[in-house]
Amino acid sequence: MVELSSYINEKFFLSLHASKRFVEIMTPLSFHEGELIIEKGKINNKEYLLLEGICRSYVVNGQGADITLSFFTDNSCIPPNLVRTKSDRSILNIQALTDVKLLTFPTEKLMNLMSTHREIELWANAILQKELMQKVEKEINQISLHAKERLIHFRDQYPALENILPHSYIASYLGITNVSLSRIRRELVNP
Amino acid sequence: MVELSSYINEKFFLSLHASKRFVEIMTPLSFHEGELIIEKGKINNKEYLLLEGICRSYVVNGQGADITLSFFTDNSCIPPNLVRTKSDRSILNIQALTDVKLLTFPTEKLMNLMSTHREIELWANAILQKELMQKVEKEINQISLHAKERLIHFRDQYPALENILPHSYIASYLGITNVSLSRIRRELVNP
DNA sequence: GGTTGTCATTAACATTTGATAAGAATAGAA
DNA sequence: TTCTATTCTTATCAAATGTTAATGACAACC
Repeated sequence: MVELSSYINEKFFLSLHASKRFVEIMTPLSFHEGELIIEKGKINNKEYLLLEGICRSYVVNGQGADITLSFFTDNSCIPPNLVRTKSDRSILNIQALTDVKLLTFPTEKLMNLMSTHREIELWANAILQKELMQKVEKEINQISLHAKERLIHFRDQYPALENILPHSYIASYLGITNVSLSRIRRELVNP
Repeated sequence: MVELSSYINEKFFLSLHASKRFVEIMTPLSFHEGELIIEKGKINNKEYLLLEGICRSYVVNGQGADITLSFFTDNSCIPPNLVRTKSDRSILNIQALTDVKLLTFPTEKLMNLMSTHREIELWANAILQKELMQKVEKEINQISLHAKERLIHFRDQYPALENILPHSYIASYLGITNVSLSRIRRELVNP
């Protein structure tokens, strides 16, 4: 338990004191590659910290196409319950893309910690803001950059992913087809 | 004052009791067409309800192009401070596109109301969720629909705007050029 | 009424991206 | 290993969208 709190302290930018409060409410959780962590439409009232592995959020659109909205890597927070649920039900799927290790805790217990610990309140709000900033930034990129530039930006943001993940996930994240992705990759190698 | 609270009660889906609490902290505010309500980079710690008129949020991208992110119409909430600021500074511009009337109140006072009135807490969270849902929905549309379908969807969502606003705002919102928008408009009239 | 400026439309051409299908490459299973 | 299945790449052609520039529409102003 002592180890875990110092791990959280280090990786999630919380004081040791706050980290210990977190450890008291958390449960470890793991999934295998390909498994669904959160399923669209299902009740969910938990928060998640991703310790190891890679995940993605995705939805299935009207044409039945699977569209990746975000990727999540080591030592990051899965988006807060508040931003991925409506009436307590998930509005998207979150899937393990590798074997993953998580920590989970009830949203309600986080709320309690937030109301009693100013640091935790600020921390949680900062996560929410970061989430939103990323959405705004992606929206701007999607609107104002060409696919090639979006791929360059993606490589910047997630240097490891392109060589690990199925390209179909990356293509839908970038808003292009697999074929276009392949074409752009070639152009970037051999301009 | 009595009028205002019953107006809020009716238009913003709050109980009369909660509306009265709001009226106590609110200040009326108005802008003329074209004026900036919120300026990127400036300190902002207020919330806004839009009573009359139309606004948009926008940013200027790396190439100097003005990109509209969202439109806001009568009796809706400007996105919460939390989602449009970083370190208390606005991350985007909000502009009046017509003469507008607003109500404004300090974010801190909203926080106080949220912690003492469960109804207001739920109300504020619902607004945040709606904001996020719209972003997710727009992202999915942007990725998986063609420009023509996006325009149809836009007309559905904002029936009045196309005939009132400069098309450059609408085009950048849809992620296309003015010329493409004009082309698509013709195709929809004369298929 | 004419002038000016702004914005929308149209045209012509270039570029990007999509759709489809056919070949490599790769990893697993028999 | 060989076979199979999946995924990535490549090629070809079509469709969508961008770029640039010219034209048209319209309102504001003199």
